[in-house]
Amino acid sequence: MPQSIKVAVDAVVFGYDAEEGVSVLLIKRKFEPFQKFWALPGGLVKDDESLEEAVRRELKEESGVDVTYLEQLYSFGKPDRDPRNRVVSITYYGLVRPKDYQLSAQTDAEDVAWFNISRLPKLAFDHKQIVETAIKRLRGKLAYEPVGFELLDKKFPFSDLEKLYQTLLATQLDRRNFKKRIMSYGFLEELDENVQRSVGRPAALFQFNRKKYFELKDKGYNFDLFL
Amino acid sequence: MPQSIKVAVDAVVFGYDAEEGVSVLLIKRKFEPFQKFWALPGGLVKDDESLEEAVRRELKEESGVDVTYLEQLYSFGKPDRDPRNRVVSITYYGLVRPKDYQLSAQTDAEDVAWFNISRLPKLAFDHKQIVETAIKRLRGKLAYEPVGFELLDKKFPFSDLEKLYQTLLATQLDRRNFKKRIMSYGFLEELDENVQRSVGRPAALFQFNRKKYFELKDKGYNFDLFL
DNA sequence: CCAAAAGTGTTGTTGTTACACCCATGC
DNA sequence: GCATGGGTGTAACAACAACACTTTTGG
Repeated sequence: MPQSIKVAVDAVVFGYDAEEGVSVLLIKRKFEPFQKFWALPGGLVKDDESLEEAVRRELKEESGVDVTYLEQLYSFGKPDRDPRNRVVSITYYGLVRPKDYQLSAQTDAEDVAWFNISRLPKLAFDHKQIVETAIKRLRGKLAYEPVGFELLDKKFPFSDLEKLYQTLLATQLDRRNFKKRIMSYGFLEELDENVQRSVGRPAALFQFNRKKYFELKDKGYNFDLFL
Repeated sequence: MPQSIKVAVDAVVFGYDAEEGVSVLLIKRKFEPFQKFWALPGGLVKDDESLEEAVRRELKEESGVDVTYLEQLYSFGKPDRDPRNRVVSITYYGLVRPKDYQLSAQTDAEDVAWFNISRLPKLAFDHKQIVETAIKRLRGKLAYEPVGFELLDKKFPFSDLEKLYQTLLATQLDRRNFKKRIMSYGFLEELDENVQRSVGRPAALFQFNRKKYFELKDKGYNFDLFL
């Protein structure tokens, strides 16, 4: 008896916003099973595309999002995770700035939206588990790599980075110690520009220096951001 | 056009031995493609078994090894990784004590053997890449968790643990500092027994206290073994 | 002048590294 | 008695954590 397992990909795309915190991109399913449930963007892999191509295609099709940073997360394959037939899903997670995209639901998606990770709706299939796995991984990654690159604007006040870390790690940080540590790596540069959002003293803007970052990383430098 | 992708699992099983160092379990393929090439144990997933069940079954069938510690590694799915048809492989890695097993080649394996990771033969498919990924992961894991559990005998002299780390991390360790650190976690206990292997002063035996280890781990304790 | 957020150094404590000699055994 | 591997403590240094007041703006 030949094997009859389908191969799918699903994506957990994280977005960050200083006011909203961390959110995940979800689509509302147009068809059964789990019609009208929220679910992760994803779908079956085509015979001639790679796994990563498949995720990017599905993301674009269903939500209109083109993600730059994308990494494989885990593969889920319990025999009964899809009620129709057996589907093994290779999942990926990505990071974007929500403001960079205009969401647009298409193909099997009736709707698309960002959901704060602390206020997720009921999800289709085993997608809750997938999202939880992704959050754990994101936290882990954050601890030894400056994920802010992908989640913050090109130029941002230092307090944005601080808030991002505090939100993701669910902890308080000492502003001075945090800044000292981040600046000591040398991949973050201060600009001669200020910005003021609402009240208070205007803040200096910073930007990541990707070149320096990758130089350090390639040298095997360890960004120990355990805080 | 329906999807026609097969789902396989492959396992990178590591063994450690104080004299031999770190080795990987390989099988010699009985059939085409890559007939008589060495390859990772693995094969197609059956419709009604989970991915992990599939790996364990294939491992047992092809090599006679029953692995206790097993973790998902990565999924490989480039369209051309198998010359016959498209196969997505979900790979796992495991750790065992080679001496615990009597190898026995069966089903599609003509032979089974341990190969030192620095003297690997030419491998079938993209298995070289898979092994490299697994070695990287093992090194990473070693840095924050005491992998010795699975790779050393129940009771072992402290120098075995030291050698294991030095081998895997390819670095020299200061005996006193290493012991201080390991002992400070409290999951390793010294026994009232000595052993003498070849010449030299007899060594005290140690054993892992799994209970204490998992207690600490569950409390979110961080084993920072970066050395 | 008050509220709000940004900015800025120092000190005590803790953890990490470097380092060298004695011990128990077999041959 | 010598070769082999096992066992042990301390001191200098570096890293980290704790901590509070001043500055700039808008209203």
